[in-house]
Amino acid sequence: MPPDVDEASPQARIERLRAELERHNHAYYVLDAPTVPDAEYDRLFLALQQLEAAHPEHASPDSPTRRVGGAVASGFGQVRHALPMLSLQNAFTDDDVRGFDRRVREAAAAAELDAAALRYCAELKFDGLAISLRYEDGRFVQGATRGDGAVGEDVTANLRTVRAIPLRLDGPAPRRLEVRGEVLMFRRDFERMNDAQRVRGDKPFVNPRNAAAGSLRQLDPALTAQRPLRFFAYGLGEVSDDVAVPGSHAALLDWFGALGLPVGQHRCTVPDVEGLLAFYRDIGARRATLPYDIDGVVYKVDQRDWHEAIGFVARAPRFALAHKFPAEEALTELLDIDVQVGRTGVLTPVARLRPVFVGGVTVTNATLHNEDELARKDLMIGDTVIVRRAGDVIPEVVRSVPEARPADARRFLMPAHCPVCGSAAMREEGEVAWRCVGGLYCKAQRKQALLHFAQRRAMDIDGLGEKIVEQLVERDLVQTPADLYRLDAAVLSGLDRMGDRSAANLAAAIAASREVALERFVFALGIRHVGEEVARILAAEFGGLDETLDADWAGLIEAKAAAQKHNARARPKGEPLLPVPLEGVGPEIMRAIQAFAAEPHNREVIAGLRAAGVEPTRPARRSNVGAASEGGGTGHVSAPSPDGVLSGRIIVVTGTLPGMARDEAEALIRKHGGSATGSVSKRTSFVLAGENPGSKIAKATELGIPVMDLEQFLRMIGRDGQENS
DNA sequence: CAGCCTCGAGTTCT
DNA sequence: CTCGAGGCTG
Repeated sequence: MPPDVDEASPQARIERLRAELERHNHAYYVLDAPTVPDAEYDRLFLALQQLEAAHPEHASPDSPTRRVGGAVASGFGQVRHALPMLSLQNAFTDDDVRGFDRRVREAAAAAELDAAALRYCAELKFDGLAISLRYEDGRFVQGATRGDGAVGEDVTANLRTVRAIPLRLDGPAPRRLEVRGEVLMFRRDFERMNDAQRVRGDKPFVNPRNAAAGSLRQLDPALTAQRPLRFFAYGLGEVSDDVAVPGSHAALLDWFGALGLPVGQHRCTVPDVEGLLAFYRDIGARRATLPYDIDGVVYKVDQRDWHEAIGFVARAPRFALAHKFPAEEALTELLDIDVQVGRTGVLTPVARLRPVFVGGVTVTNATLHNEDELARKDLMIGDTVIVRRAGDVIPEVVRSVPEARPADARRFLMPAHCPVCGSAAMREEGEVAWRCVGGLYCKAQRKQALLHFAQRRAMDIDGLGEKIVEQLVERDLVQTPADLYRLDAAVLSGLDRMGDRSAANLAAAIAASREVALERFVFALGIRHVGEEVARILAAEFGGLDETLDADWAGLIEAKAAAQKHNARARPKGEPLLPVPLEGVGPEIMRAIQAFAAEPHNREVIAGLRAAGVEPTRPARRSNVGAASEGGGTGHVSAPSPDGVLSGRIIVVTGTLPGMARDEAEALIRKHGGSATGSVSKRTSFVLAGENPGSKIAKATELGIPVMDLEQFLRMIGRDGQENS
């Protein structure tokens, strides 16, 4: 008998060790019930590693040892999701949820489904990162982040190291299966990891969510392997039809569990909206006792075969809803109130807070808007205040806690003088804002004016940011926008944090901005009340800079008032309506332009810009009646291209459009004769929604205004992602 | 004059 | 995103 006869072959021992380690993984990460001490696990792991090293012919990509990470990726490839990863509609109030229930029932009834049989499955909304996992013949082959919903990043190598993700599925698995779920970190694991980070002198992460996101995006999978990531499955992507998939969402989750995928334990199936709200309240009360962070709960119509019929609103399914918990609030101390000076000289009080962790980030500043707001909130320096992250991002001081007010709390008074230049501060009758009267003498205003001039939607000078402007103004290198064009790379490279390369780039960007469309230039001037829209109206009306500034503004103000008065009163029949000049531009705005044009300093700046070679180009399409507008040039209202598909339509863009900037979309709307506005109202024709749309979707649904996604929109204007129409 | 509808301006943190 | 304020309508 050969000596190794009762000892299994290396291959068999490798297989046995792999199976045993996976079993322990499963027990620990999926069932949350460890079966062996950590030391024992490590011993088995080491044994397997040694065996595999000695017998490389038995290596396998789905061995547990591979979870420590393979080759370093040079970047992440892109993965197009076979089915898009959708975002959910958000709800914050009980009424939002009732509205959701009503719409679901209406849609179900419209699809001739028995609405009485409707059931909902409610589960947790994990606060982590959405990912998609592809399994082929039960083996994990690819994992990707959500990305923009259509295309994500390939993080397969990193996900292989996540032990809660089975590399092989149990039982009969479909040939192809895409599982959607969330990668996250448990709070206790997060704390432990952060302690270790601190010991090593590395920067700790701010919260479990950021830690999970950062870990998943490590280029070196070996680093990811050291991070205690978890995973929960909650949804289905593409699946081949060789295995029957359960017909209800609850059963789908059970099936995932049977395949060895971790699923959330807190869930229930209920028949009506009251059941959903009860679940929400129950979970809300137990939120702090859960081992991980959640930001709400999710409701889905349990009948999966109804989903298609109930349909979608834009990119969001109508059969599912994310019911979020209210913004987290925290107490902190109001250390001081500073005053910032804006471009127009407005003095804005800003709260300096004792750094406080709220809603996932550390908040140190918050705007207090204005004097009245301060008074309403009854704030005193030294007060304990309640801070909230409103609308998901912007921190807000909700109110003070007067009973905790210390004896030495100080009341804050708006300063009588500008904190930057010392000029007088004034509050105009009927306005809330205090303003520094220093104008461009004030360095703060000068800096802001330059930043405004350079911004993307104005002159689009890339690289001229806050840090650079700060230095240019402080060193008196630049007084007015015209001075920018006298800078050269040699001067620029003398600035802090400015190498030769960036200096050359900036110089080139400044030079390139000499050619600019008239409306951008008018906007860049920063005339009070003249934003992008008004600048566009002026450019279309006057066609040139001189025509705009030299127009007879006093006459226009009068003419407009007279025309409006004439048109408003009952006219004898037959008497025609008088044309109203400059629709959307009233007396206040006209006076502001008049004042700007009359100021010699402004004329000098413009002359300087021209001398430097800045010459705004006239609007390209200024209809073919050009010769008709001589002199003052009134009466001609720029008509949207009448043949445009969107002619006469008012469109609101919200959310992040996949693969298109918001500006681009708005330009596209205008190009096709529509107008793009910022708020949803009765007059809105439709809402173009992208990912993570805000409150505007809710408003649109409430008003019964159609919502469409980018694809539908592009099809509408006859551009299926291709150039030209 | 009141009640919309828009636009302009300011703002936080990663 | 939100608020303030200008423009327009009834």
